[in-house]
Amino acid sequence: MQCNANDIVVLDFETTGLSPLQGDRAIEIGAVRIAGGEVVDRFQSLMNPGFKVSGFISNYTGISNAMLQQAPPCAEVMADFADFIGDSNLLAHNASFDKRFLDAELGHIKRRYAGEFSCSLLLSRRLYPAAPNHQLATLLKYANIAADGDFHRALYDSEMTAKLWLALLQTISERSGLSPVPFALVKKLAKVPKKSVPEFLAQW
DNA sequence: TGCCAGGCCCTCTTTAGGGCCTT
Repeated sequence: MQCNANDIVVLDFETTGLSPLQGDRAIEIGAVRIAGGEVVDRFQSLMNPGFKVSGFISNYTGISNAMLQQAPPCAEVMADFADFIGDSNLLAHNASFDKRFLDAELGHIKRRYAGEFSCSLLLSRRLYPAAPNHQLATLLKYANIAADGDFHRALYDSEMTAKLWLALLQTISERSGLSPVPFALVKKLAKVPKKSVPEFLAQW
């Protein structure tokens, strides 16, 4: 198990909707592996969920039914993705959403993962409390991170989440004096009451 | 065809409700 927060796999799903328990499936996975604070590997694939996606989803993601018809099935893509993530720790923006789909899709093919999730949304609420909101695009602007690609595509969103993550880790380093930042710290920080964050970082 | 969830977090709270965030 890796112990530093800058050795992590950042992932993002595009899906047919919000809930795998309601029958929604993944239609694209994108991920980047960060090691030593740099992106060292990437994974991206569309996947065919076996049914047509709604007009809303096509408009939201730019992923059409024609594109998905030519894509490999979810089972094939997710097996490759399970190999990609290995036992790495994992990160997503609003991780509870992506974790639900990762659990569901890997459950379909009886695969598991050993890593623990961290969440850039929970950390940004604690480290950037003055941001206008905590949507990914807004946080990138707030942190002065250039973003000129297509949001709501899995690889681009995972790349941007990785950049946001590194900025958040830099903020933690500046406020705590720690570098690299321990993974255990970010796990606990995500649950610290907002008003207790300065004290938490000073005392770690 | 149309519709759907759930965890976090705040407060006019905890015997609850509603906004935010993800697709």
